[in-house]
Amino acid sequence: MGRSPCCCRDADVKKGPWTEEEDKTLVEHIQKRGGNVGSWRRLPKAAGLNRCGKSCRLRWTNYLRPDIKRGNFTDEEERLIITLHAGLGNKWATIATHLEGRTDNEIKNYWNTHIRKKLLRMGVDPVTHQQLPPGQSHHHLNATSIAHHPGALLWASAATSLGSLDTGALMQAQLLQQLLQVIGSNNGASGLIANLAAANAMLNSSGSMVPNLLQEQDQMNCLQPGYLCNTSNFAEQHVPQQQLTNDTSPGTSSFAAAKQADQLCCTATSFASHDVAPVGNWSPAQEFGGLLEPMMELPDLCSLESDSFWKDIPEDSYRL
DNA sequence: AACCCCGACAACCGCGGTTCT
DNA sequence: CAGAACCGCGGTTGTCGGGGT
Repeated sequence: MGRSPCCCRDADVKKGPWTEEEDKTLVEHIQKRGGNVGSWRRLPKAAGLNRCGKSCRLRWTNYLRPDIKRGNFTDEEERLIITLHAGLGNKWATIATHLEGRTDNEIKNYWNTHIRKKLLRMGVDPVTHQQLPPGQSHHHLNATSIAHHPGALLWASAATSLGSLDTGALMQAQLLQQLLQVIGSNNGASGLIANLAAANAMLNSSGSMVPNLLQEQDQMNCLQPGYLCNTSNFAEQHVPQQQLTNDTSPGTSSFAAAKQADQLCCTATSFASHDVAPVGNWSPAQEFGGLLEPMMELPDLCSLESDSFWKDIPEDSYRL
């Protein structure tokens, strides 16, 4: 694989901002050729421009192209960028293909100057879209669980998009997500039972409406969340206490999951009293994480700027 | 009025990948 | 098949304008 010497190294090739005259020359030249540039390398000479081909290409693709949409990004575009970035990372060119009339450079700039900062203010890592560790976070939400786990921001966005949820409902959504991760991280049936009991306790204590949302998602069918949420007092009815205690002893595969389930219960309880304590570190379970992902309907995602969810977060939560 | 700081965005630079010879 | 030529991408820098002091 070779690499050509860059014509931009030529001492007499102009750099810096383009003038109107140069823009006009470039546009006319390309239009004269019916929009077919051919070789960018040869274009400057053919067009009579004292610029390097690369500079011409950039000027055309990022600014002069007739199909470029100018102006501010809409809320919908912003949502789309965030969602795509969560899945694609810094693949600006790929992201740009999903936003008509926007260039990769424009999106990249918008990300770095607007979205990235917003996410940081909310304590969300703009690279991983995960909650920043304490100390690196720019805020101290009392509802720590909102953004304590992988995909938390998107989850919150998705939840908000499904209705006018308050932050409490979003915290419940997060708790449920955690529960799913706990269940998914454990292969033992007895651990699952323990976690189901925990789920029941959690849902009872929070009076969650989240399961109703989940029931509508086809992707969740295999998990049958309705079973979780509609069965009252699951532990008492279905789980022999002895089995729970026997199978969740320290050292067993179920123990860690049971412990996490316990933490969930604690969180759910304190949650009900609006005093949410951070819970432990969770290992994301790919299977259930995958189940949750399809919930996001892109056009409905909330805006970081204008949606009520972000406004609902107490202002002092952002302060350092 | 002058200076400084900062945000926004255009433009540059270097590299990797693909195509051409 | 190797190397040159070229394109496109992503990170970074430069420039400019507005606001604050």
